[in-house]
Amino acid sequence: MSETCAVSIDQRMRADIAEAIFDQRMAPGTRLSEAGLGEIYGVSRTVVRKALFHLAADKLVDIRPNRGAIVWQPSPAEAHEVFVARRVLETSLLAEGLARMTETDHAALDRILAADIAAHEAGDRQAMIRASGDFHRRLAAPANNSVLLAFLDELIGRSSLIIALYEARDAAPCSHHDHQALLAEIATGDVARAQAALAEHLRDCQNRLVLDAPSAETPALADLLHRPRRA
Amino acid sequence: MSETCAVSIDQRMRADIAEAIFDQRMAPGTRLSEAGLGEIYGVSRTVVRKALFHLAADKLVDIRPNRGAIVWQPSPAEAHEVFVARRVLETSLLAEGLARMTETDHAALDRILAADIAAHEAGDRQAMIRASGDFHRRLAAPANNSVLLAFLDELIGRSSLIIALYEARDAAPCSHHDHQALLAEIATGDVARAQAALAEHLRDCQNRLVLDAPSAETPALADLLHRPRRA
DNA sequence: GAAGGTCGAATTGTATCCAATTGGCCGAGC
DNA sequence: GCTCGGCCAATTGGATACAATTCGACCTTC
Repeated sequence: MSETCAVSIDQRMRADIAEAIFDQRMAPGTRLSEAGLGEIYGVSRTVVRKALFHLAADKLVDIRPNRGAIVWQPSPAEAHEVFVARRVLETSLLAEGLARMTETDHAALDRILAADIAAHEAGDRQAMIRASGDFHRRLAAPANNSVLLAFLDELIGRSSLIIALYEARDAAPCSHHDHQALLAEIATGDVARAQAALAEHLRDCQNRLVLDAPSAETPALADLLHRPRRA
Repeated sequence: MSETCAVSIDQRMRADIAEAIFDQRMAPGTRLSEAGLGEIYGVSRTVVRKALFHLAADKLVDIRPNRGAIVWQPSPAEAHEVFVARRVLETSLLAEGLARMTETDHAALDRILAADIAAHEAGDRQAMIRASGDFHRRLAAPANNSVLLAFLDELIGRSSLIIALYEARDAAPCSHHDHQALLAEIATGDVARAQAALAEHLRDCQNRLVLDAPSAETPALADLLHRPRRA
């Protein structure tokens, strides 16, 4: 009843939490107590747990047995791996899909780019992150493989979290200039050059991260691990 | 506390069900009733649901709202996509990892190959599927990216299900001769040739599937959907 | 004063209970 | 004879109740 749209309440919770994470309202490490969330949404812990479990499957939250769920805190090493994974996956998808691109694809990419630019001008960080994600998703769509696309989707979500954690607050999550240049390369139809441009863009995104700032405990741990046995 | 090993009961359930699927004891489409499984394992539906939800995240079971969980029935199109995804992912991982391979890696691959051959000789289908999965997993390990490795892991699981569904019962899931030849190519260190051999091997696996047998209901369903009812 | 242990509040894990949905069965009506 | 309609068993979805675990605070002890 209550005709709460077509989406179930747990889907709404998942979307809300994900959005809050991407928008930096929820910092990594934030505790997500079952009772608290249930209170907010007016549902029992059962459905909260379902939502949290789903978010955990997407690697956006970390469920620690008997110790509750927190927003995922990727280590610098994990952040690195995610971006390497994106480079590998996206360049492959681009190679698969480039030849198959139609006018519709180009138009869609142009449209997303325009939205990206608009978000930049408006300084709307959340819209920028969303537009950037959409751009990369759309770029991979012509490869026409929903399995790989789902993987990319997960990686984009994790990237958003990583960017929210490690990137300077005022920096742009993804340069739309890069996207623009990339579209130019794509228009030429040269696979190798387009791949190179995409890889370079992702490397830039990665390099913009500051992997030493985060919180208080990770650096200390890393220090210990980097110290070879000689104390 | 029942010292039930270190693994929780729901992990055991997941492993059992996955094994049963891969070993063709549970055919795709088999209903997995919550009460039934809870009875078998002596736990409440709560933990059964957790296990089923996890299996659904791995795409091994399909949870249909209000209608229960069944073993995933990939359509021919989905099966195709999974194998394309594997080709893309594994060749990329091989390119990333080939230069980094050590003696330990080669030894591990040889060991798995030996187990694979032994399983073939013994006619142990389950061991063959497991050995084949291990081989591909180990092949990807040197790339040293746990994110992509996790994706591959999921794809291997789904492949096992697909093979169980679509492959002739007496056929081998993966030719160990291919694996052997692939190792030879890898030993030369030629990335392009190793990639080609791997891609060819995966294409062979895919071609061995018979994608027309289990077509009892899908076409009929599609027909119905195209016809507005009540004329 | 510091270290260690114990107790207690808070939170998660599991079981059980009730409501809602599904799908089939049977009977009424055309 | 066939179809449409409403009941009924079975199963899932969600809420609540209870048990188990964690973590912090306080107290004791050296």
